[in-house]
Order: sequence, then structure tokens, then C-alpha cells
Amino acid sequence: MDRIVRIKDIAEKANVSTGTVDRVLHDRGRVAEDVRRRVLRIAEELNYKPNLLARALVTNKTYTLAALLPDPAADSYWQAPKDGVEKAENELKQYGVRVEQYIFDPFDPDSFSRAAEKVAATTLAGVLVAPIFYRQSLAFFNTWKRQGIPFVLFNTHIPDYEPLMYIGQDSYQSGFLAGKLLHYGCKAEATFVVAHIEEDVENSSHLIRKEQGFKDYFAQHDPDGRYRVLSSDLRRSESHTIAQQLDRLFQEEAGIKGIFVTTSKASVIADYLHQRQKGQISLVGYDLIARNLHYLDNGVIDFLINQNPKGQGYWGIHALADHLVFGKKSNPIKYLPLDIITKENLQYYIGADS
Amino acid sequence: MDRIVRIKDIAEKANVSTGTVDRVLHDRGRVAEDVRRRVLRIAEELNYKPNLLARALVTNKTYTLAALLPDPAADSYWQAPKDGVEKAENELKQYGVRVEQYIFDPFDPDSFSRAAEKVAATTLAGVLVAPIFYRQSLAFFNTWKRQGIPFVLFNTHIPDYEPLMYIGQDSYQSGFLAGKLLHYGCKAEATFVVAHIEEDVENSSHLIRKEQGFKDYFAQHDPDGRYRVLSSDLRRSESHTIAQQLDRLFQEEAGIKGIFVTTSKASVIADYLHQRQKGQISLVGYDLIARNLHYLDNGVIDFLINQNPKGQGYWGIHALADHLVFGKKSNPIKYLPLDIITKENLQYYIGADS
DNA sequence: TTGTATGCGTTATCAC
DNA sequence: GTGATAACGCATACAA
Repeated sequence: MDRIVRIKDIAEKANVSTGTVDRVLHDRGRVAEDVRRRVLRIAEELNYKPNLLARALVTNKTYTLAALLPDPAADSYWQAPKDGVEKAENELKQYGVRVEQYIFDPFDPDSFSRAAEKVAATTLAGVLVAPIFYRQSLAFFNTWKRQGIPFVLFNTHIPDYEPLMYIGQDSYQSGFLAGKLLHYGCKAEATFVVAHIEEDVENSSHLIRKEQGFKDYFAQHDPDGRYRVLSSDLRRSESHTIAQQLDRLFQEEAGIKGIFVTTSKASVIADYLHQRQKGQISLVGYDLIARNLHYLDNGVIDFLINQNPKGQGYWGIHALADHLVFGKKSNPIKYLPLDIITKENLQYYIGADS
Repeated sequence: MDRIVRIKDIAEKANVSTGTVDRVLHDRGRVAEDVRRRVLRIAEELNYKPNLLARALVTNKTYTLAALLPDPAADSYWQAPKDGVEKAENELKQYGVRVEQYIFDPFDPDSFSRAAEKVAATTLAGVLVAPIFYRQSLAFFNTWKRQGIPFVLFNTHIPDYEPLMYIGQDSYQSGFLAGKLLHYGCKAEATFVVAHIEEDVENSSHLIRKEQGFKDYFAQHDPDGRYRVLSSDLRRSESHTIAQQLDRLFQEEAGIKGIFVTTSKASVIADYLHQRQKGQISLVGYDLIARNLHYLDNGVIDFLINQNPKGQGYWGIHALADHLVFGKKSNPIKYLPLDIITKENLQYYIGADS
């Protein structure tokens, strides 16, 4: 029966007091060099592991984190990260971790800046942020870096200022995976479309990476030149609707067998395919939001690639806590699994944990 | 700043001592009814939540759990649950949870009985077990039930004695999902084969459920009667090899377009398809074991359905701890996600967490 | 029936 | 440089 090793055990074995051991273990100085080495050696020998519970109990520090999140009311996609953040907060409450949420409008860069401004005005232990506005984000990264406040990015990766961690998906690989899914569903000659919907593609590097991954998949799996990949930037304007654009696309291109939507808006294409009775066309998109799930259930959408948005919020907060509370260091990039969701396994991914 | 609510706070507000509050909160009796009600009301008002850290620190109880696991050396599939058990043990060590592993030979029922016998001879707080031998398991369930020892089942569900929890996958639904995957990959007329390999199908209800799910998928998605589903029980014997059986099958059935292997032995079929150069046939199986991964990488196996075996061990131990240490009750069935694995998203599922 | 005192392992503040 | 010691929130043995 190997009892747990306490500071007291080390102290007794080293013929010093617990205070001394504590100073050694925490590098607080004011301790003789020979004693230091002896204590360190014994701690090593006994394989001492601090009791985190006792530590959390006594330090009684509260770490206030900020979570800078897009408003779920504006885009329901962001509900899941928020849930994840709250789940982590609940788990970590007992360790003195608190999370303040700062919500911004995902369609308004100024709203992001205002929220980040508020964050910067508070004294915080760490920040979790979805930096969906590149330019607006940079200024704040700079501030936090200077102040030594660790920040974790999720959803969108901006490596410039070395965040403590990025959590999200590998955009390139997800496009590659989408290629596989469409390819598997259509082995005959075919044209596939990469559809960007209502997005400023030029300024969204992750969309470009998704497209690149998709194209590279076919570049690597098409020795006989049977597949063509088109890219289409669909945005409604005063002069035309998205449906009209698609009509034109299908008119010009006869052999379209599959569409890969790079955003969470696959339902827009599904709408169209459903109306036009184009049941034979495979459709792959992202994210388990209600509008998509409707068409997944219908069979109009074949697969959704899930970015585990809840997990992103959850692990983001956990990464900050690991760093601040537990002094653990972890990999600067955490890619969450690229879950393949169909109507048949959907049930296990909604409302579940982590 | 809402400070944390302690027992002491309740005590002060109710004009009693902490001891009294403690007795009320733990229903230990020996307390006046009016005081009891007052304390309860105030605790409610203040939204008192016990500090689990402090509790764990003071109770200092050690809970010894038994994990009855098949030997990974005999079948590498079982390495993952073992890893999951050990991961959970590590996390829960600080709460006084210890896990003793009892390893048995997954091909030898007697070995299981011997291991379970050892478990029964020890005094334990709870048991996690993969009851892969139905008959041999029942006797021990009975014992544990009588002794009031909670036990959690994983991998194989045997509801007879009401375990604290079953953790695993939904066999039926996984077969249904396999149907979808093969169907999506082949929309033209086709014959599909459900292959059971080296298994005593009659005594393996989960294999039957998988097959049923698969058949039901096509029953529901084949209005024009384009698909045929065959079931094939492949076992090598003195008179024939599995390859010979398959040769005969392909001879008799011309239109085979896909095979669903109900066990982790998809690599056996992959071997065959690879040798016979049958590249056009879709192949879906189970489990991320090395032999399968080889053919997944090859492209011979298209999809593997993952039962998250590591998660089964992990969550199994956690379920016991939640019950014993934290007094949480949870759902008696926890289905883990049916992960769809391809070559392209495999990397996120191996060596990762939970 | 109720209140008080002690200790869990750690940190932090003293006095020496 | 070092060693006592109080405190964190809770459970419990024991005194009243």
C-alpha cells in the first residue's frame, strides 16, 4: 500500500521543515545549496506529486478569464462554443476559475473591437477568443502579449503573435477529407464544385485552405483525368440571387456530380437542389446547425464535417486553466477531430459531451 | 463579488453550529425538526454547493476499483480500453481512486472466470468489466449485485442484472450506418455482403444486431428493389480457407459491390480483395487496429467505424468514480459516438485523448 | 440534540 | 536561511 507522498514526508526524510521544502519546490530562494539539492533528490526519489486539491483549497485564488465570443443570436453556430465554455467553467469553478463572457456581433468588426476594448480594460488572467476579424484582432494580441496575458485562439488561426494555443480544425485537411467523401460517392467521370457562400474569400485564409485541400485531393487521386474541380463564389447581390447563379452554373457545366460548401451554409445549396429536384448531386458541408440538420435528415446533404465547436470552447478554457492553475504546458496547436456526420450517426454528436 | 458559500455561512445565518448544518446536510438525524427545516431553507437560499476539493481532501478515502480486461497481448484491440482505464486512473488518483487490473484471455472463458474469481475474493468499491463471455459473466453479476458492489459494463451489453452503466456503441445503429456508407458509395444496382469472420454468430447478439441494422437500412432505402443483401459466415476449417469461401461467393454472386465486416477483421477481406485485384469493391469494417489501418491507408478499406475503445475504458472508470466519490447519478446507458474513420481523418483519432 | 476541536496537504506569514 | 504555524472548507470524533 503505497501511501501518497506529502511535503511533510520529504521534509522528514531530508531533516528539514516543510517550509524549506516548499521554498525549494517553488524556487523561492533563501535556502542553502546543499539542502536544496538534497530536498530535490528526495522529492525525485519519492516521486512527489503535489496535491492539487490541497493547493487549490489553500491558495484560494480566483482566476478570471475572458471569453470573447461571437453572438449566438446572430449566428447559431456560435452557441456550441459558448456551451463548451460554460461547461468548462462549471468544471473548473472548484479550482477558482471564473469566466466572463464578452459577446460581439460576428458581422460587425467594430463590435469585436469594442468588446476587446472592454476586455483590455479589465485585469484578467487569460483570454479565449475567436479572432474572426484578422485586422481588428492583431492590435489586441499585441496588447495582451505585452501585458503577459496568455490568450488562446479558437476557430480561426492567426499565428502572428504566438498565442498560448490554437484550437480548431485543420482547414486544409478538412477540404481534403471533403474531396474523399465526394470522390467515394462518385467514381465515374464528374465535375465537382467548391462553393463559397456569402464570404469574402480573399480575406478568409481558412476558406482558401479548404479549397486547396479539396483540389489537392483530386490532384492526388485522379491519374486518368476524370475529375474537374470548379470554384464558385456565390453571393447574392442586387442583380442576381444565389439560385440564379446556380442555374447558370448548372447550365454551363453539365457533369456536376457533387458540391463542397466551405462554410456552414450548405443549407443554401440544399434549398436549391431540393427545389430543382436535383437529387443525384452529392453535397458536403460543415457544421451541425439546425438548417443543415434539416437537410441532412432529408438526405439532400450527404455529409457534414463537424468542427466540434463545443469542444473548441471547452478545451480553450481548459488550456488556459492548465497553464494558469496547474502550470501544465501543452502543445501550441490542438486540432480537434474532423468528425464525419451523416444522418445515421448524428445523434451521438448533438447534445453530447466535450 | 459573490463569495463562495460555506457551511459556516449557513451555520451563522441559521444560528447553529457547523456540526448541526453538517448533520442536516448529510441526513444523519439527531437534529430538531424545526432547525432541520431552517437550515435546509437557508442552504437552498444561499445556493450552497459543497466544495468537492475540501471534501476529498478530508475524507481521504481510497476507493479501489477492479478493471476486468481482456489481454491486449492476445488481441491488440484491447490495448485502447486499457489505456483509457489508466488515463482515468491518473486523473482520479487525487480523489483517492485506485484501479487494479485483472487481465484475462479473450479467447478462453475459463481465464475470464478465474480472473473474476480473484476480483470477487477482494473487497472492492466497484468493478469495470468487458463481459465478452455471456454465461461466465452472469454468475459474477449476481454476486456483485448481492454484495452491493456497483459494476459497469463496456463493449458488450448484458442488461440482465442492471449494471450501474453500460458504455459502448449501439450495435444496431452501427450496422445501419454501415449500410448508409456502402449505399452512398454505390447508387447503382448492387449486392452487398454482411461478413462475419471467425465468430460464433449465434452466441454473439451484437453481431446479429449489426447485421439487422444493416439490412434494415436497405429495407428503408430501396423502394425500387435495386439492392440485395447477403449474409456470409466465414470461418476457416480443415476443408477450406476463407479465400476459397470468398472465391465461391464471388463466383455465385456476380453483382457484389460492397462488403460490411461485422468484426474488427476487415483486414482479412482486404487481404483477399487486394490479392484478387478487386479494387472496385467497397469495404467497411470496425476498429482502428494496425492490420486494418494498413488497408485503410492502401485504400482497400474505405471506412472504419470506430467504437472509441479508449473512451470506453476511460468513461467506465469515470462512471464508477462519479457514483462512488461524487455521488452523481448518470444515465444507465452511455453510447459513445459512432465515428466514421477514413484515411483522411484517421490522424485525429489515434493517439488522441478521451 | 447541539457545539467544538482536530486534521486532510498545501501555501504563506511570521519570528528566529 | 530556517522552522513553526495559521488558514482554506469540510467531515468527524467527542464533549456538553
